[in-house]
Parts: sequence; structure tokens; C-alpha cells
Amino acid sequence: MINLDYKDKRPIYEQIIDKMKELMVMGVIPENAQLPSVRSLAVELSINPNTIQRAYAELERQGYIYSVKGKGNFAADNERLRDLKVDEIKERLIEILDSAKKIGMSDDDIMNVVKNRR
Amino acid sequence: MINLDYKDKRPIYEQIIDKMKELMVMGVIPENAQLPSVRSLAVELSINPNTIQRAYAELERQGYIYSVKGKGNFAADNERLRDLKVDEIKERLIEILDSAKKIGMSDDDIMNVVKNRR
Amino acid sequence: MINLDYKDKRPIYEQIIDKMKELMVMGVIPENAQLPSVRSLAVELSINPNTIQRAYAELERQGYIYSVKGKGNFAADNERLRDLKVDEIKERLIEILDSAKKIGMSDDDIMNVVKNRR
Amino acid sequence: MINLDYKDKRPIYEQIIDKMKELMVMGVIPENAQLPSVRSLAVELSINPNTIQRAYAELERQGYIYSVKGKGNFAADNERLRDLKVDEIKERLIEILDSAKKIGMSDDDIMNVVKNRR
DNA sequence: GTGGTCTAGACCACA
DNA sequence: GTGGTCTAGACCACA
Repeated sequence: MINLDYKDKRPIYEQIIDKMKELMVMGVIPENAQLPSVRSLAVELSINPNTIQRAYAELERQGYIYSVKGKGNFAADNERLRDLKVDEIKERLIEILDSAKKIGMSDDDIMNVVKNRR
Repeated sequence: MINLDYKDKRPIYEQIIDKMKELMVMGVIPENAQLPSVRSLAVELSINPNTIQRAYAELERQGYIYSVKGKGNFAADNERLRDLKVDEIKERLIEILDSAKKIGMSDDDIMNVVKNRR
Repeated sequence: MINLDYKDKRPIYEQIIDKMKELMVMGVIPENAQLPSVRSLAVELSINPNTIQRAYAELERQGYIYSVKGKGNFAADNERLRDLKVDEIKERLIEILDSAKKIGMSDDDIMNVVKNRR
Repeated sequence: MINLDYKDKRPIYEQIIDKMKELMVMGVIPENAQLPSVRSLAVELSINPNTIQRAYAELERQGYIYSVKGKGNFAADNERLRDLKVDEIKERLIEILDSAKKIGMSDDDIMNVVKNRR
């Protein structure tokens, strides 16, 4: 389910966070479904449980999952998941648009990139 | 001219790189003009010369400045500066568009962000 | 494994870069194997860790190794290593051929050097 | 006659050396002709006379020019000039061929680069 | 334990 | 005076 890329510059825990978000937003992990336990995922990925723990803690802080003491970690509601993710993307997008405006790129220049990519 | 943000998680040398790029692309530092010397900028920002050195070395590697031993560091040509910066922005933009597509945001959704921001 | 030459005018970090490339391309350090840690190599060569750090950073930038925070530095795939090195050599070769042409040395003159050396 | 390139990584005095060698080997400066004086060349290139002085000293050390006290600097004999330059190129060429051999490039691989460039 | 960033300061090459 | 390299050593993020 999760493939770690050690050549990726991002830290492992961050890769796990991003991959989990994707799995949830795309419905591979359904809303309110239980996530793999810290220990089992650590074994599966052959990494230290601390690293999984850190990823889960951050996902909870951001609202993507909720933890139930003694039971485990669970995916948030679909609507919530999508809202969170869309907000993230909008934020990054606006940041770039500001950079673009600063150096005088017009909205049309931007649009062209949007339309012509690939 | 440059304000360092010590709360920012990005390393200092990276903040300097970004700020210098902006100053050059926006023409505050004109093309082929000499940049502040490693030592003088270090004093001005109250940081170690090695950190400035690192920022300048990276700026040169990326083509934004050229360095002449015994003389100093100089801004590249305007055309070059702009090309480099536009490429950077396009690259970041395409990256985000891919993320957006992954979670099913349509190009129209994107366009709306572009048009309605602020 | 690595011998530094202090009489050599080239900086130490560059000597390390070249030597490491050779060790990897020749298979002494196998693909994806872990390189000596920054600290241990610094001790072994009796030089400052920063100098090793710089060499490794440059090797990574050029694609010869990849670095994983918290784990270490690792050699790239064999195919990649060889491609990178062959390109380097071709580039240097073409540069010399141009110098040779400038002073009127024919391709045959060059061939003779290639065939008769040693 | 001489164009300095400040964006070139090589120091100025080295650029002068190389350009002078070329002018002499190609006959633009005929054998035994007088070279421009240190002072006049310094003015022409708008650089410090010390830099010219250093270039001339190195050219003399390598045998490309000879100086006559009170008169100036003069180009060596044509035969000598060419021999020196050819030796330089051969030396660099052999150095590369060794690097190529080290990583297992065959002479044929080399030949192909020689034949197919441009 | 591992890499990455930074400081304080020295020394060299070059102009 | 200017950039480039290096040492000695500290502290942080990550696994």
C-alpha cells in the first residue's frame, strides 16, 4: 500500500503522511475505517515504530485522522478529508501565484501553464 | 534590504538565496551589478561569512550570479534572471496541478482559485 | 581506500569527490551500498567533517550518491554511475579535441596519440 | 585582440596566457615579434599591470616567450611554439585516456567520440 | 548514530 | 579587498 522512496529528499515520516492522505482522500481507506496499527505498519515497512508514531500524530494534529484510546487510529469523514486537502492545495497555489505576480507574470501566463502542461 | 526570519524553518542560506533572486529579478539589484561582498553582507546581517558564501555559491551554480575571484559577485543578465525564475515558478506550478488532479480537482476549480484570490 | 595529496593544488573536497566516483564506478563500492559516514571518514582521513560533508553534498547534486537523513549516504545504481562518468569523460575529451583543432592538429594526429600511448 | 570573460571561472591571468599562446601558435603574433608592453596591455584591457606581469612571467617560464631586459617580451620561434602546445595537448589527452581506461571504456569508444563529435 | 546547518576564525589565491 | 577552502566544534532533525 505504501512505497517508501529512500532517494526522496523528504523525511520518511513525511512520505507516510502524504501517502496516507492520498489513500484516504481517494477512498482506498474509507472514511472512519481503522488504519493499520503503528506496530504492524512499522513491521510492514521495515522501519522504526517511532517514525510511524510521528506520522500518525501529525495526521491527527491536522485533522485527517482521529485516535480512540485502546482501539486505534481512524480516518476522518470524507467531507472533512476532502476539505482539508483542497485547502492545502489552494494555499500552496496562492503562494505560487503571489511569487508569479511579484516578478510580473500575468494571470494569462499562468493560465497557459495550466492549459498546456503535459 | 534583507530580513532574516529565525522562526522560519528554512535554513538561513536558503532565505538569502530566495531574497537575492527576488531583488535581482525585480531590478532592485540591476543586471551585472556587484552584489554586497561576502564579508560586508555577513556583518550587515550579523551572521557568519560562511553562510553568505554558501548562498552565493548556490546562486552561482543556478546561474543567477557569476563570481569573479578577487573582484566580487555580480548579477546575471536580466533576460537570464527572468528565464530562470519563470522556469522555477512553472515547475512548482505543475507540481501542484498534479497534486490537485490526483484528488480530482478539475482545471476549472484551479482557474477559480486563480481568478478569485485576494 | 582514499589517499589525499596535500601537494595537489586541487581542494581536498574535490579529491574526495573524484576518488569516490572512481571507487563506485569500478565497483569497489557496490551500487546502493552505504558510504562511510561523514564522521568516520573524517576521522580516517584526519580532516574536518565539514570537508567530507561538502564532498558528499556535491556527489549527491551530481547524482552519484543519494543521502538519507538519519541513515547515511548510498551509492547510486551501477547504470547511472557509469552513464554519469562516461558523459564526464566525453565532455572533457571534446574540449581537448577542440583545442587540438584550433592549432591545426588533424584527427589523425589525435588517433596516433590514442594508439601509441604507453 | 584579447577578450576577457569575467564570467569565465578561470582567473584573468590564465585567460591572458591561453589567449597569447593561441595568438602566437596561430601566427597572429609572428615568431620573434615583440608583444605589447605590460603597461600598454594593462591599459587596453583595463586591468592591473600586475596581472599582465604575472601572465608574461608564466609564459616565459613555459618557454613561449623570452624577455630582453630594457627592450620587452618576444614570441619564441614557430617550431618551439608549436612543439610546446602539441605537448600540452598530448599530455591532457593521455590523462583523459587513462581515466577512460580506468572505467573500462575501450579505445573504440574513444574513437567514436573523436569521429562523431559535431 | 546519521546527515545538515551554522558559528568563529584562519589562511590562501587573485586583482 | 575579494572570494574560496578549511578547521574545530556546536546544535538540530531524523531514524
